[in-house]
Amino acid sequence: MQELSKAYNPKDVEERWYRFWETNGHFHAEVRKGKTPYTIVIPPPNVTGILTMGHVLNNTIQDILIRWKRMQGYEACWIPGTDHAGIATQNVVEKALAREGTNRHQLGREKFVERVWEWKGEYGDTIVKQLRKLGVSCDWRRERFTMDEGLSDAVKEVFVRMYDKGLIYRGKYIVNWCTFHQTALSDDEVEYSESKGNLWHIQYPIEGTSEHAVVATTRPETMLGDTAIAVNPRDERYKKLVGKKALLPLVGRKIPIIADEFVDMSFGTGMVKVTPAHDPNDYLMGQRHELPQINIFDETAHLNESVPKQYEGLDRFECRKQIVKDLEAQGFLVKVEPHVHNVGKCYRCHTVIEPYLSDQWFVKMKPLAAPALRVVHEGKVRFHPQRWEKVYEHWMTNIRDWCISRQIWWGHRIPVYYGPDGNFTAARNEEEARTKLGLDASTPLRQDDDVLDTWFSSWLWPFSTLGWPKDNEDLRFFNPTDTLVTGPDIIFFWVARMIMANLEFMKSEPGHDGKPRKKEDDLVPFRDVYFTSIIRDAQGRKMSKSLGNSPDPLDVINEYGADALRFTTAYLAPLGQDVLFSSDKCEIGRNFANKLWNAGRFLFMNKTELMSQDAMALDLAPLPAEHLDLADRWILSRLNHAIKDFDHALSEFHVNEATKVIYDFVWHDFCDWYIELAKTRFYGDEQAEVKRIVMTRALWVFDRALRLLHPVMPFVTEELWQHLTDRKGLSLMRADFPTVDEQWIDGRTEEDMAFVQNVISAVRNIRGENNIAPSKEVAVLVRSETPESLAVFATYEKYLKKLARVSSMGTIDSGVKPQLASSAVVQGTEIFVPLEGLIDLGAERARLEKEIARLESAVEGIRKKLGNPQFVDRAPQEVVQKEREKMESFHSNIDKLRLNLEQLHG
RNA sequence: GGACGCUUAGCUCAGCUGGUUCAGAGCGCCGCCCUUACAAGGCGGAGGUCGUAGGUUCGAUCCCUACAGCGUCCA
Repeated sequence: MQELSKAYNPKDVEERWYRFWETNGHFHAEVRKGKTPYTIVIPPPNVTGILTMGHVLNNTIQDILIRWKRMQGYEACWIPGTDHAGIATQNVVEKALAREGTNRHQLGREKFVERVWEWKGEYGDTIVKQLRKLGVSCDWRRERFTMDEGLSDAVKEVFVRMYDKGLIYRGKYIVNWCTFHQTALSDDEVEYSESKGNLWHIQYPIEGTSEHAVVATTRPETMLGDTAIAVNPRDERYKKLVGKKALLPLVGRKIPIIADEFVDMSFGTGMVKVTPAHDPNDYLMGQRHELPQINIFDETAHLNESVPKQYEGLDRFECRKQIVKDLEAQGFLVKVEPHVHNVGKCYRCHTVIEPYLSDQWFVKMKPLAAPALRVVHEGKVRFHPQRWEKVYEHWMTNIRDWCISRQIWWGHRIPVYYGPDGNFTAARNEEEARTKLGLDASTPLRQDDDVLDTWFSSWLWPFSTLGWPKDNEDLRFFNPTDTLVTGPDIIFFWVARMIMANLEFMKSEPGHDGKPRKKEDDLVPFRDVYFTSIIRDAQGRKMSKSLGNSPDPLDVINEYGADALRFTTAYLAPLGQDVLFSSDKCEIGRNFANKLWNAGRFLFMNKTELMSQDAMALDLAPLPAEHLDLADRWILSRLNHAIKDFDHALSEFHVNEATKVIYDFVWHDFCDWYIELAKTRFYGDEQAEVKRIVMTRALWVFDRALRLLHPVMPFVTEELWQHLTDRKGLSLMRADFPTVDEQWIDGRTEEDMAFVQNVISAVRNIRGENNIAPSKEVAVLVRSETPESLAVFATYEKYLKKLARVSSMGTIDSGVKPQLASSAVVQGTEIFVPLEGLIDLGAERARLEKEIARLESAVEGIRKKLGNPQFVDRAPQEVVQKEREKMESFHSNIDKLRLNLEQLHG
């Protein structure tokens, strides 16, 4: 066994232990009938992705939970994987093609998809490799990809079943069209942002009158597709115009003036143009009034042949300019006013979305939403923080059908087959399609060109990763999973849909006991959802690529270590609040790892000193319970408090709190006090055998601390744990997690210890305020009416001597006045530090006066309370009693301090 | 326009569903120390009428209402 370095160096240990864990199968989970499963499915990162701080937060939390449960004896299974990210991935490969001077159309569909697979093979595991650096204990043998064969089978199965059930249909609808990707997007894939534009007021002549209809629009170019003008039926101004016809400027088409409730009388002039093919609201209005739909754009938003020749072929924005110019020239433009409105943009490329009329595939959401809403209401799926339930509820009750077709090539191709007659059906394969369509084997079939929205595979993730649609033991054992850790930004994209899918498709699957799942408790995909906070930079801005304000986690790991990054992230992440992160904050974690390291180093060094070589291989079980002194009993009490608090905090998903519990225990209880106190025994005159027992106990406590901390800081804890004694090939990650042993939690012990600590602090305070060099020892005299506190002094004199650097201790009787001594009162006991020649009288007086003032203000507060008859009457008796005791004790302290202040004249 | 969240020390934040000297931690700051685990450290110290105005209560940082500022989501 070698010496530990003076400072902890994460680079030396991280890779070594990660390999050890993985090669020994410690990450792997299996169906073990006697054990309770605890399962997490990873939110699959995009296969194109690289590790961000968001991933760090998310995966650190998952790893803390999974390691904790694994050590607690659960069959802990964390299923990793990646998402094929249709649009994003296609983008990456198309860019590469562009650099080669070609494009996907030249390549052809089949070749293009091959290229994407090649790309995936080469670069697709980047993020997965990066995750390993963070120390995550995923079961890599179970890694999945949403385009895997098995997962593709799940997608097909789901599509066909839903189609047959009437839950999937094809329809012409206004969709969100990205003109760059030339594909439809779901409502959620559109991001809205405020944009400065204009409101153009255009006048349309009204047939048979000299009047004009004036409409206001933000998109004048769409007038080429207008098929009506609409007013509100209650609008008195325009009642007489309804039923008349207007003449569309520049085009010459006659369009009707209609009345529709939808029209907002207060917007613009109260008259609106209606363009059914290019606006979702106009589309609905058009349906109500059976208006024609004139599509004026092609797929790239260039004007098509439905418009007058001079506009054909123009881009939509060029066309806008031209139209405005022409309207103005011909006197149709009434006015232009600046206008701020929300513009939808593609969440991938930020191209302005065009509402576009096209054939698309949709999922009927209403039937799926109802049960999914219920399980959340009934607490079968619990959200943390709970408030996200409201957001979920709002979305679920206003749910719209889900557009699932995408006009790209990378993804699950829609399993719909068309016969020569145009009939079509959904099928798992061509053979099935022919059967369903009643066609013979020789009839050619055409498969739908579109692919499915990427989320159509990820909503199946909690069961598709477990082998569904095949019934198997894994699926029965690990689904429902337990906890999902994800961001609230994908509550609709993903969380809600997974709940729907699991409820719908697990109905027909056997559960744990092999019997069909009946209760909704067994049909949910997970029981708890932890919504992570958003990581922001130090200025509170969202981390983004374009701002360049997102630190590369790998750089951070390099500089501070993975444990430091994990610890800091967990420590800074309160449930439900944003995290303001900058990499220098990782000093918290790095310093803590170093503190822990040095505590281990101290124990290790002294162990070597105290123990013969053959005793080095310690048996740390059970806890050595002989020769316990106050410090021992106290640290055991604190340890069990820490275990209890940690457990409680983490059960409630208060990760930051759980982290703080261990931090405080290790640093402030164990290092600041216990180790310092234990030194009095290691270096004192106790028997060698007693020293060995005390040492073993200190190691035992440290061993428990390492276990507690391991889920948060796996590397440094494993390294130290292996150093403490020969573990015979075992790993800390498979060791038992500490459990509370109530017998050690002892209030009396903590009170006694608090007294000792307060006395030590009082002496230190006197030393500090009087500028006494740490190297200089002082004498202490105590005076007390209670024999108990004097007894404590006698017993723990050595503590005081060591921790407050006291040379000698003595007691004095009341009535004796120590001269030129600095003094303090701790719980009724007076402490005097004779400081002949050293005392700064002014400073000392100020010290005492300050303390007196502090107590007096406390007394004043209590006096008010106790003087209020209603307080004495209505407050609980223990509270009143406590106040009285405080009052008495403060008074007595004040008296003593006053006396000492008076005597301070030398 | 609607929903939700936040506002506590110079900075970043805890405070777990009103009463333990409750007003805390880390960083930063000031003073003293390289005391044989740790200067990435030790000891001591200064700093806040808990956003504003009301209300409930014997008692409010905590519960309620309004307002202001900031933020997120939805329309």
